Amino acid sequence: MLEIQRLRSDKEGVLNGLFKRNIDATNTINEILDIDSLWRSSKTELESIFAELNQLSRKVGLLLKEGHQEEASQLKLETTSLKEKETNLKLKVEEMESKISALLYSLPNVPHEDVAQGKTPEDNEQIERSGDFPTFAFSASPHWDLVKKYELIDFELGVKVSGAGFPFYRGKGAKLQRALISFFLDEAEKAGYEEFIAPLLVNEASGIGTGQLPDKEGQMYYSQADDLYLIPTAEVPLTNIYRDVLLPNEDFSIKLTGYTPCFRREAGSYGKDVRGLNRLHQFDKVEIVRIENPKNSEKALNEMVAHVRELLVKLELPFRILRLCGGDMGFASAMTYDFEVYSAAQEKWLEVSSVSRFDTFQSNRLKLRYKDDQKKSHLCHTLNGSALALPRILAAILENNQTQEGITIPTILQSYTGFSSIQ
RNA sequence: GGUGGGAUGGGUGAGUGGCUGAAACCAACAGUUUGCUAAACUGUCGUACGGGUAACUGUACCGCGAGUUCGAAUCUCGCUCCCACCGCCA
Repeated sequence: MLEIQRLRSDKEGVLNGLFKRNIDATNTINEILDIDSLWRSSKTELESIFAELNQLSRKVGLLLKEGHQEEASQLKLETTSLKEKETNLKLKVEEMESKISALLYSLPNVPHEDVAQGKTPEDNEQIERSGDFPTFAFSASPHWDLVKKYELIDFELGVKVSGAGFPFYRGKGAKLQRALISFFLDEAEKAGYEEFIAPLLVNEASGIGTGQLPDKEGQMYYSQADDLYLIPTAEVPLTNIYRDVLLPNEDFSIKLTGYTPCFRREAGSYGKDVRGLNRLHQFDKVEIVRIENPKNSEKALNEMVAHVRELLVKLELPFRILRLCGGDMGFASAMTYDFEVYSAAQEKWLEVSSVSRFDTFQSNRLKLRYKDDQKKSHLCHTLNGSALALPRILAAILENNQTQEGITIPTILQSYTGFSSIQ
Protein backbone atom coordinates (compact mmCIF):
# COMPACT_ATOMS: atom_id res chain seq x y z
CA MET A 1 0.00 0.00 0.00
CA LEU A 2 1.30 3.41 -0.92
CA GLU A 3 1.86 5.84 1.92
CA ILE A 4 -0.73 8.56 1.97
CA GLN A 5 1.96 11.07 2.95
CA ARG A 6 3.55 10.37 -0.41
CA LEU A 7 0.33 11.18 -2.24
CA ARG A 8 0.03 14.40 -0.26
CA SER A 9 3.57 15.55 -0.91
CA ASP A 10 4.33 14.13 -4.36
CA LYS A 11 1.13 13.58 -6.25
CA GLU A 12 2.74 14.32 -9.62
CA GLY A 13 5.57 11.90 -9.02
CA VAL A 14 3.16 9.12 -8.11
CA LEU A 15 0.99 9.81 -11.14
CA ASN A 16 3.97 9.81 -13.47
CA GLY A 17 5.22 6.60 -11.91
CA LEU A 18 1.91 4.84 -12.28
CA PHE A 19 1.75 6.02 -15.85
CA LYS A 20 4.64 3.63 -16.53
CA ARG A 21 2.19 0.90 -15.68
CA ASN A 22 -0.20 2.45 -18.14
CA ILE A 23 -2.46 3.46 -15.31
CA ASP A 24 -4.03 6.85 -15.10
CA ALA A 25 -4.70 7.22 -11.41
CA THR A 26 -5.60 10.89 -11.53
CA ASN A 27 -9.20 10.36 -10.48
CA THR A 28 -8.39 7.89 -7.74
CA ILE A 29 -5.69 10.05 -6.25
CA ASN A 30 -7.75 13.21 -6.43
CA GLU A 31 -10.56 11.41 -4.68
CA ILE A 32 -8.20 10.17 -2.00
CA LEU A 33 -6.78 13.63 -1.43
CA ASP A 34 -10.22 15.23 -1.34
CA ILE A 35 -11.47 12.79 1.24
CA ASP A 36 -8.20 13.08 3.11
CA SER A 37 -8.43 16.82 3.61
CA LEU A 38 -12.04 16.51 4.71
CA TRP A 39 -11.01 13.67 6.97
CA ARG A 40 -8.31 15.73 8.62
CA SER A 41 -10.60 18.63 9.44
CA SER A 42 -13.33 16.30 10.67
CA LYS A 43 -10.85 14.38 12.74
CA THR A 44 -9.63 17.57 14.37
CA GLU A 45 -13.18 18.59 15.14
CA LEU A 46 -13.99 15.16 16.54
CA GLU A 47 -10.95 15.23 18.77
CA SER A 48 -11.86 18.61 20.17
CA ILE A 49 -15.28 17.22 21.05
CA PHE A 50 -13.55 14.36 22.83
CA ALA A 51 -11.37 16.85 24.66
CA GLU A 52 -14.42 18.81 25.78
CA LEU A 53 -16.21 15.68 26.96
CA ASN A 54 -13.14 14.58 28.86
CA GLN A 55 -13.02 17.91 30.67
CA LEU A 56 -16.70 17.83 31.54
CA SER A 57 -16.38 14.33 32.92
CA ARG A 58 -13.49 15.38 35.07
CA LYS A 59 -15.49 18.29 36.46
CA VAL A 60 -18.46 16.04 37.20
CA GLY A 61 -16.18 13.73 39.10
CA LEU A 62 -14.78 16.56 41.18
CA LEU A 63 -18.22 18.01 41.91
CA LEU A 64 -19.55 14.66 43.03
CA LYS A 65 -16.56 14.18 45.28
CA GLU A 66 -17.28 17.47 46.95
CA GLY A 67 -20.97 16.61 47.26
CA HIS A 68 -22.39 19.10 44.78
CA GLN A 69 -25.03 16.80 43.32
CA GLU A 70 -27.07 19.59 41.72
CA GLU A 71 -24.27 21.17 39.73
CA ALA A 72 -23.05 17.76 38.66
CA SER A 73 -26.35 16.74 37.12
CA GLN A 74 -26.46 20.14 35.43
CA LEU A 75 -23.16 19.35 33.74
CA LYS A 76 -24.31 15.89 32.82
CA LEU A 77 -27.08 17.45 30.79
CA GLU A 78 -24.54 19.45 28.85
CA THR A 79 -22.87 16.33 27.61
CA THR A 80 -25.94 14.98 25.81
CA SER A 81 -25.84 17.34 22.85
CA LEU A 82 -22.08 16.96 22.59
CA LYS A 83 -22.40 13.22 22.53
CA GLU A 84 -24.92 13.40 19.74
CA LYS A 85 -22.52 15.48 17.68
CA GLU A 86 -19.78 13.04 18.51
CA THR A 87 -21.73 10.02 17.33
CA ASN A 88 -22.57 11.56 13.97
CA LEU A 89 -19.11 12.87 13.30
CA LYS A 90 -17.47 9.64 14.34
CA LEU A 91 -19.55 7.74 11.84
CA LYS A 92 -18.52 10.09 9.06
CA VAL A 93 -14.86 9.89 10.00
CA GLU A 94 -14.96 6.11 9.98
CA GLU A 95 -16.64 6.10 6.60
CA MET A 96 -13.94 8.35 5.21
CA GLU A 97 -11.23 6.17 6.65
CA SER A 98 -12.51 2.99 5.08
CA LYS A 99 -13.04 4.75 1.77
CA ILE A 100 -9.49 6.06 1.80
CA SER A 101 -7.98 2.72 2.65
CA ALA A 102 -10.03 0.91 0.00
CA LEU A 103 -8.78 3.38 -2.60
CA LEU A 104 -5.22 3.11 -1.36
CA TYR A 105 -5.36 -0.67 -1.50
CA SER A 106 -6.43 -0.45 -5.12
CA LEU A 107 -3.26 1.39 -6.20
CA PRO A 108 -0.23 -0.66 -7.23
CA ASN A 109 3.28 0.31 -6.27
CA VAL A 110 5.01 3.19 -8.04
CA PRO A 111 7.77 1.89 -10.32
CA HIS A 112 11.31 2.94 -9.53
CA GLU A 113 12.65 5.75 -11.69
CA ASP A 114 14.87 3.37 -13.68
CA VAL A 115 11.91 1.26 -14.74
CA ALA A 116 10.82 1.76 -18.32
CA GLN A 117 7.30 2.41 -19.39
CA GLY A 118 5.76 -0.42 -21.30
CA LYS A 119 2.73 -2.55 -21.83
CA THR A 120 3.81 -6.10 -22.59
CA PRO A 121 6.75 -8.45 -22.08
CA GLU A 122 8.09 -7.13 -25.42
CA ASP A 123 8.88 -3.89 -23.65
CA ASN A 124 11.10 -5.49 -21.01
CA GLU A 125 14.75 -4.51 -21.16
CA GLN A 126 17.31 -7.25 -21.57
CA ILE A 127 20.15 -6.63 -19.12
CA GLU A 128 22.26 -9.65 -19.84
CA ARG A 129 22.34 -12.74 -21.98
CA SER A 130 24.73 -15.50 -21.07
CA GLY A 131 25.62 -19.04 -22.12
CA ASP A 132 25.36 -20.81 -25.45
CA PHE A 133 22.34 -22.62 -26.76
CA PRO A 134 23.00 -26.34 -26.98
CA THR A 135 22.90 -27.94 -30.39
CA PHE A 136 21.86 -31.48 -31.09
CA ALA A 137 22.83 -33.93 -33.78
CA PHE A 138 19.46 -35.61 -33.28
CA SER A 139 16.01 -34.27 -32.79
CA ALA A 140 15.75 -33.09 -29.20
CA SER A 141 12.77 -34.10 -27.11
CA PRO A 142 10.74 -31.76 -24.94
CA HIS A 143 10.96 -32.50 -21.24
CA TRP A 144 7.46 -33.97 -21.04
CA ASP A 145 8.67 -36.76 -23.31
CA LEU A 146 11.96 -37.14 -21.49
CA VAL A 147 10.40 -37.51 -18.07
CA LYS A 148 8.19 -40.24 -19.45
CA LYS A 149 11.03 -42.01 -21.18
CA TYR A 150 13.23 -42.02 -18.08
CA GLU A 151 10.36 -42.36 -15.59
CA LEU A 152 11.21 -39.17 -13.71
CA ILE A 153 7.83 -37.56 -13.45
CA ASP A 154 4.35 -39.03 -13.75
CA PHE A 155 1.72 -36.51 -14.69
CA GLU A 156 -1.07 -39.04 -15.23
CA LEU A 157 -0.61 -40.41 -11.75
CA GLY A 158 -0.93 -36.87 -10.44
CA VAL A 159 -4.17 -36.40 -12.34
CA LYS A 160 -5.51 -39.59 -10.81
CA VAL A 161 -4.66 -38.68 -7.25
CA SER A 162 -5.15 -34.91 -7.33
CA GLY A 163 -5.74 -33.36 -10.73
CA ALA A 164 -3.86 -31.66 -13.51
CA GLY A 165 -0.88 -29.66 -12.34
CA PHE A 166 0.02 -31.95 -9.42
CA PRO A 167 2.72 -34.25 -10.74
CA PHE A 168 4.48 -37.11 -9.02
CA TYR A 169 8.25 -37.02 -9.12
CA ARG A 170 9.72 -40.48 -8.90
CA GLY A 171 13.03 -42.28 -8.74
CA LYS A 172 15.87 -40.20 -10.08
CA GLY A 173 13.40 -37.45 -10.85
CA ALA A 174 12.58 -37.14 -7.16
CA LYS A 175 16.25 -37.37 -6.25
CA LEU A 176 17.16 -34.66 -8.72
CA GLN A 177 14.45 -32.47 -7.27
CA ARG A 178 15.81 -32.98 -3.78
CA ALA A 179 19.34 -32.29 -5.02
CA LEU A 180 18.29 -28.96 -6.51
CA ILE A 181 16.57 -27.92 -3.28
CA SER A 182 19.64 -28.76 -1.22
CA PHE A 183 21.94 -27.02 -3.66
CA PHE A 184 19.85 -23.84 -3.64
CA LEU A 185 19.57 -23.81 0.15
CA ASP A 186 23.28 -24.40 0.60
CA GLU A 187 24.10 -21.55 -1.76
CA ALA A 188 21.70 -19.25 0.08
CA GLU A 189 23.22 -20.22 3.40
CA LYS A 190 26.70 -19.46 2.07
CA ALA A 191 25.43 -16.04 1.02
CA GLY A 192 24.32 -15.34 4.59
CA TYR A 193 20.64 -16.19 4.50
CA GLU A 194 19.12 -17.94 7.50
CA GLU A 195 17.09 -20.97 6.58
CA PHE A 196 13.50 -21.38 7.70
CA ILE A 197 11.00 -24.15 7.28
CA ALA A 198 7.79 -22.19 7.16
CA PRO A 199 4.09 -22.91 7.60
CA LEU A 200 2.43 -23.70 4.29
CA LEU A 201 -0.93 -22.33 5.37
CA VAL A 202 -1.26 -18.73 6.44
CA ASN A 203 -3.97 -16.53 7.85
CA GLU A 204 -5.68 -13.61 6.23
CA ALA A 205 -3.52 -10.96 7.91
CA SER A 206 -0.43 -12.51 6.35
CA GLY A 207 -2.00 -12.51 2.91
CA ILE A 208 -2.78 -8.83 3.29
CA GLY A 209 0.70 -8.10 4.60
CA THR A 210 2.49 -9.20 1.46
CA GLY A 211 -0.20 -8.00 -0.93
CA GLN A 212 -1.97 -11.19 -2.05
CA LEU A 213 -5.11 -10.03 -0.28
CA PRO A 214 -7.47 -8.38 -0.87
CA ASP A 215 -8.07 -8.75 -4.60
CA LYS A 216 -6.01 -11.70 -5.65
CA GLU A 217 -7.57 -14.30 -3.39
CA GLY A 218 -8.57 -16.19 -6.53
CA GLN A 219 -4.94 -17.13 -7.03
CA MET A 220 -4.66 -18.89 -3.71
CA TYR A 221 -6.09 -22.15 -2.47
CA TYR A 222 -8.25 -21.55 0.56
CA SER A 223 -9.36 -23.80 3.38
CA GLN A 224 -12.70 -22.43 4.37
CA ALA A 225 -13.16 -24.55 7.46
CA ASP A 226 -10.03 -23.07 8.97
CA ASP A 227 -9.93 -19.69 7.23
CA LEU A 228 -6.38 -20.36 6.03
CA TYR A 229 -4.71 -19.89 2.66
CA LEU A 230 -2.15 -22.19 1.05
CA ILE A 231 0.94 -20.16 0.32
CA PRO A 232 1.62 -19.23 -3.31
CA THR A 233 5.26 -18.58 -2.38
CA ALA A 234 7.48 -18.70 0.71
CA GLU A 235 7.60 -14.93 0.50
CA VAL A 236 4.30 -14.85 2.39
CA PRO A 237 5.26 -16.69 5.59
CA LEU A 238 8.87 -15.46 5.53
CA THR A 239 8.08 -11.79 5.13
CA ASN A 240 5.21 -11.95 7.59
CA ILE A 241 7.62 -13.03 10.30
CA TYR A 242 8.27 -9.31 10.43
CA ARG A 243 4.69 -8.13 10.43
CA ASP A 244 4.06 -5.62 13.26
CA VAL A 245 7.73 -5.41 14.09
CA LEU A 246 9.59 -2.28 15.11
CA LEU A 247 13.33 -2.84 14.78
CA PRO A 248 15.18 -1.05 17.60
CA ASN A 249 17.88 0.64 15.51
CA GLU A 250 18.78 1.49 11.94
CA ASP A 251 21.63 -0.93 11.68
CA PHE A 252 20.08 -4.09 10.33
CA SER A 253 20.08 -6.36 7.34
CA ILE A 254 17.81 -9.34 7.59
CA LYS A 255 18.29 -12.21 5.19
CA LEU A 256 15.94 -15.16 5.17
CA THR A 257 15.61 -18.17 2.96
CA GLY A 258 13.34 -21.16 2.82
CA TYR A 259 12.28 -24.01 0.67
CA THR A 260 8.54 -24.58 0.36
CA PRO A 261 6.10 -26.10 -2.00
CA CYS A 262 4.03 -23.34 -3.61
CA PHE A 263 0.36 -23.61 -4.47
CA ARG A 264 -1.24 -21.61 -7.24
CA ARG A 265 -4.67 -21.92 -8.71
CA GLU A 266 -3.62 -20.10 -11.91
CA ALA A 267 -7.03 -20.17 -13.50
CA GLY A 268 -7.48 -19.36 -17.16
CA SER A 269 -4.35 -20.64 -18.88
CA TYR A 270 -4.18 -23.37 -21.47
CA GLY A 271 -2.15 -24.71 -24.39
CA LYS A 272 1.56 -25.24 -24.88
CA ASP A 273 2.54 -22.76 -22.18
CA VAL A 274 1.11 -24.98 -19.50
CA ARG A 275 2.39 -28.24 -20.82
CA GLY A 276 4.59 -30.45 -18.70
CA LEU A 277 6.43 -28.57 -16.03
CA ASN A 278 5.80 -25.13 -17.46
CA ARG A 279 2.92 -24.31 -15.17
CA LEU A 280 1.81 -26.29 -12.15
CA HIS A 281 -0.63 -25.94 -9.29
CA GLN A 282 1.99 -27.22 -6.88
CA PHE A 283 5.69 -26.67 -7.35
CA ASP A 284 8.85 -26.34 -5.30
CA LYS A 285 10.80 -23.18 -4.80
CA VAL A 286 13.59 -21.77 -2.69
CA GLU A 287 12.96 -18.16 -1.86
CA ILE A 288 15.25 -15.45 -0.54
CA VAL A 289 13.82 -12.52 1.41
CA ARG A 290 15.47 -9.39 2.72
CA ILE A 291 14.46 -6.67 5.11
CA GLU A 292 16.65 -3.63 4.63
CA ASN A 293 17.19 -0.05 5.59
CA PRO A 294 15.91 2.02 2.64
CA LYS A 295 19.39 3.32 1.98
CA ASN A 296 20.61 -0.24 1.39
CA SER A 297 17.82 -1.69 -0.69
CA GLU A 298 19.39 -0.94 -4.03
CA LYS A 299 22.57 -2.70 -2.96
CA ALA A 300 20.53 -5.59 -1.65
CA LEU A 301 18.67 -5.94 -4.93
CA ASN A 302 21.94 -6.06 -6.84
CA GLU A 303 23.31 -8.70 -4.48
CA MET A 304 20.23 -10.82 -4.96
CA VAL A 305 20.46 -10.53 -8.73
CA ALA A 306 24.11 -11.54 -8.57
CA HIS A 307 23.21 -14.48 -6.33
CA VAL A 308 20.56 -15.83 -8.68
CA ARG A 309 22.81 -15.25 -11.65
CA GLU A 310 25.53 -17.29 -10.03
CA LEU A 311 23.14 -20.20 -9.49
CA LEU A 312 22.36 -20.31 -13.19
CA VAL A 313 26.04 -20.07 -14.10
CA LYS A 314 26.82 -22.98 -11.80
CA LEU A 315 24.02 -25.01 -13.33
CA GLU A 316 25.50 -24.25 -16.75
CA LEU A 317 22.22 -23.06 -18.17
CA PRO A 318 21.93 -20.37 -20.85
CA PHE A 319 19.97 -17.51 -19.38
CA ARG A 320 18.99 -13.92 -19.81
CA ILE A 321 18.11 -11.24 -17.29
CA LEU A 322 15.31 -8.81 -17.97
CA ARG A 323 14.30 -5.69 -16.19
CA LEU A 324 10.56 -5.64 -16.39
CA CYS A 325 8.73 -2.67 -17.80
CA GLY A 326 6.02 -0.98 -15.79
CA GLY A 327 3.19 -2.87 -17.42
CA ASP A 328 4.68 -6.30 -16.76
CA MET A 329 5.57 -5.83 -13.11
CA GLY A 330 3.67 -7.31 -10.22
CA PHE A 331 1.24 -5.20 -8.20
CA ALA A 332 3.50 -4.67 -5.19
CA SER A 333 6.84 -4.32 -6.95
CA ALA A 334 8.85 -1.16 -7.51
CA MET A 335 11.42 -2.92 -9.67
CA THR A 336 11.68 -6.48 -10.88
CA TYR A 337 14.35 -8.50 -12.62
CA ASP A 338 13.20 -11.68 -14.28
CA PHE A 339 15.55 -14.53 -15.00
CA GLU A 340 14.78 -16.80 -17.91
CA VAL A 341 16.58 -19.97 -18.93
CA TYR A 342 16.58 -21.25 -22.45
CA SER A 343 14.94 -24.60 -22.83
CA ALA A 344 16.47 -26.11 -25.92
CA ALA A 345 13.81 -28.53 -27.12
CA GLN A 346 10.87 -26.24 -26.60
CA GLU A 347 13.09 -23.54 -28.06
CA LYS A 348 11.87 -20.93 -25.68
CA TRP A 349 12.76 -18.88 -22.64
CA LEU A 350 11.28 -20.01 -19.35
CA GLU A 351 10.98 -17.71 -16.38
CA VAL A 352 12.72 -19.26 -13.39
CA SER A 353 13.17 -16.35 -11.03
CA SER A 354 11.75 -12.98 -10.28
CA VAL A 355 13.72 -10.70 -8.01
CA SER A 356 11.92 -7.61 -6.75
CA ARG A 357 12.23 -4.68 -4.46
CA PHE A 358 9.01 -3.46 -2.90
CA ASP A 359 10.38 -0.43 -1.10
CA THR A 360 7.78 0.49 1.55
CA PHE A 361 4.79 -0.98 -0.26
CA GLN A 362 4.74 -4.19 1.75
CA SER A 363 6.18 -2.79 4.96
CA ASN A 364 3.41 -0.21 5.06
CA ARG A 365 0.88 -3.01 5.11
CA LEU A 366 3.03 -5.11 7.40
CA LYS A 367 3.73 -2.23 9.79
CA LEU A 368 7.37 -3.17 9.60
CA ARG A 369 9.51 -0.29 10.83
CA TYR A 370 12.85 0.60 12.32
CA LYS A 371 14.01 3.38 14.62
CA ASP A 372 16.65 5.81 13.43
CA ASP A 373 19.29 7.55 15.53
CA GLN A 374 16.78 10.20 16.50
CA LYS A 375 14.42 7.45 17.68
CA LYS A 376 12.02 8.25 14.89
CA SER A 377 10.42 5.30 13.22
CA HIS A 378 10.41 4.70 9.48
CA LEU A 379 9.17 1.93 7.24
CA CYS A 380 11.72 -0.69 6.22
CA HIS A 381 12.22 -1.86 2.68
CA THR A 382 11.42 -5.44 1.72
CA LEU A 383 12.80 -7.46 -1.16
CA ASN A 384 12.51 -11.01 -2.34
CA GLY A 385 13.38 -13.33 -5.14
CA SER A 386 13.18 -16.92 -6.24
CA ALA A 387 16.47 -18.71 -5.90
CA LEU A 388 15.15 -20.70 -7.62
CA ALA A 389 11.84 -22.12 -8.82
CA LEU A 390 12.40 -25.76 -9.56
CA PRO A 391 10.14 -27.08 -12.32
CA ARG A 392 11.35 -24.98 -15.21
CA ILE A 393 14.95 -25.38 -14.08
CA LEU A 394 14.37 -29.09 -14.19
CA ALA A 395 12.77 -28.79 -17.62
CA ALA A 396 15.74 -26.86 -18.95
CA ILE A 397 18.29 -29.23 -17.43
CA LEU A 398 16.56 -32.20 -18.95
CA GLU A 399 16.12 -30.68 -22.37
CA ASN A 400 19.51 -29.01 -22.64
CA ASN A 401 21.55 -31.89 -21.27
CA GLN A 402 19.93 -34.70 -23.21
CA THR A 403 22.10 -36.99 -25.29
CA GLN A 404 21.21 -40.11 -27.16
CA GLU A 405 22.67 -42.08 -24.26
CA GLY A 406 20.76 -40.28 -21.56
CA ILE A 407 20.69 -37.07 -19.56
CA THR A 408 23.84 -35.59 -18.12
CA ILE A 409 23.57 -34.07 -14.65
CA PRO A 410 25.30 -30.68 -14.23
CA THR A 411 28.61 -31.16 -12.44
CA ILE A 412 27.68 -28.97 -9.51
CA LEU A 413 24.70 -31.20 -8.73
CA GLN A 414 26.42 -34.54 -8.97
CA SER A 415 27.56 -34.59 -5.35
CA TYR A 416 23.95 -33.96 -4.39
CA THR A 417 22.36 -36.54 -6.67
CA GLY A 418 24.96 -39.24 -6.30
CA PHE A 419 24.69 -39.99 -10.03
CA SER A 420 26.13 -38.19 -13.03
CA SER A 421 23.63 -39.19 -15.65
CA ILE A 422 20.18 -40.63 -16.12
CA GLN A 423 19.87 -43.53 -18.52
C1' G B 1 -13.94 -32.57 20.65
C1' G B 2 -14.54 -31.70 26.43
C1' U B 3 -13.35 -28.87 30.97
C1' G B 4 -10.94 -25.00 33.37
C1' G B 5 -7.58 -20.56 33.37
C1' G B 6 -5.72 -16.34 30.99
C1' A B 7 -4.64 -11.91 27.48
C1' U B 8 -1.88 -4.83 30.71
C1' G B 9 4.19 -1.11 27.80
C1' G B 10 10.75 -4.76 25.25
C1' G B 11 10.09 -8.59 29.66
C1' U B 12 8.02 -9.84 34.65
C1' G B 13 3.87 -7.89 36.86
C1' A B 14 0.41 -4.27 40.04
C1' G B 15 -3.96 -2.11 39.11
C1' U B 16 -12.13 -3.82 40.05
C1' G B 17 -15.41 3.06 38.03
C1' G B 18 -12.63 9.39 38.29
C1' C B 19 -5.41 13.48 36.84
C1' U B 20 -4.01 5.94 35.41
C1' G B 21 -0.78 6.31 29.39
C1' A B 22 -0.95 3.21 33.38
C1' A B 23 2.85 1.42 40.01
C1' A B 24 7.12 -1.48 40.92
C1' C B 25 11.05 -4.41 39.23
C1' C B 26 14.09 -6.10 35.15
C1' A B 27 16.09 -5.00 30.44
C1' A B 28 17.70 -0.89 27.31
C1' C B 29 19.82 4.02 26.59
C1' A B 30 22.48 8.55 28.46
C1' G B 31 25.32 10.68 32.34
C1' U B 32 28.22 10.79 37.18
C1' U B 33 31.87 8.00 39.72
C1' U B 34 36.06 4.67 38.19
C1' G B 35 43.08 3.19 35.84
C1' C B 36 39.75 -0.41 32.74
C1' U B 37 35.59 -3.62 33.49
C1' A B 38 32.00 -4.33 37.10
C1' A B 39 29.14 -2.21 40.92
C1' A B 40 26.65 2.09 42.75
C1' C B 41 24.02 6.59 41.90
C1' U B 42 21.14 10.09 38.66
C1' G B 43 18.23 10.77 34.49
C1' U B 44 15.63 9.03 30.02
C1' C B 45 12.77 5.18 28.51
C1' G B 46 5.34 3.01 24.30
C1' U B 47 2.88 3.52 19.51
C1' A B 48 -0.19 5.91 15.97
C1' C B 49 -2.78 9.97 14.04
C1' G B 50 -3.97 15.35 13.97
C1' G B 51 -2.25 20.65 14.85
C1' G B 52 2.50 23.55 15.17
C1' U B 53 8.93 25.85 11.78
C1' A B 54 9.80 24.27 16.66
C1' A B 55 9.55 23.85 22.01
C1' C B 56 5.14 21.67 22.42
C1' U B 57 0.16 20.18 22.20
C1' G B 58 -4.74 17.41 21.33
C1' U B 59 -6.76 12.56 20.62
C1' A B 60 -6.81 7.31 20.51
C1' C B 61 -4.84 2.71 22.13
C1' C B 62 -4.40 -2.09 28.56
C1' G B 63 -6.27 -9.06 22.84
C1' C B 64 -10.54 -7.44 19.09
C1' G B 65 -15.64 -5.47 18.60
C1' A B 66 -20.05 -3.64 20.73
C1' G B 67 -22.66 -1.86 25.23
C1' U B 68 -23.65 0.49 30.31
C1' U B 69 -21.97 5.41 32.45
C1' C B 70 -21.04 12.37 32.90
C1' G B 71 -16.54 9.14 33.15
C1' A B 72 -14.18 2.19 31.65
C1' A B 73 -7.69 -1.15 31.80
C1' U B 74 -11.51 -1.78 35.69
C1' C B 75 -18.70 -3.41 34.87
C1' U B 76 -21.91 -6.26 30.78
C1' C B 77 -22.24 -9.00 26.09
C1' G B 78 -20.05 -11.16 21.63
C1' C B 79 -15.57 -12.71 19.18
C1' U B 80 -10.38 -14.09 18.63
C1' C B 81 -6.08 -16.01 20.40
C1' C B 82 -3.04 -18.34 24.12
C1' C B 83 -2.13 -21.79 28.25
C1' A B 84 -3.28 -26.23 31.30
C1' C B 85 -5.67 -30.91 31.87
C1' C B 86 -8.65 -34.91 29.51
C1' G B 87 -10.00 -37.39 24.86
C1' C B 88 -8.32 -38.37 19.80
C1' C B 89 -4.16 -38.59 16.47
C1' A B 90 1.06 -38.19 13.29
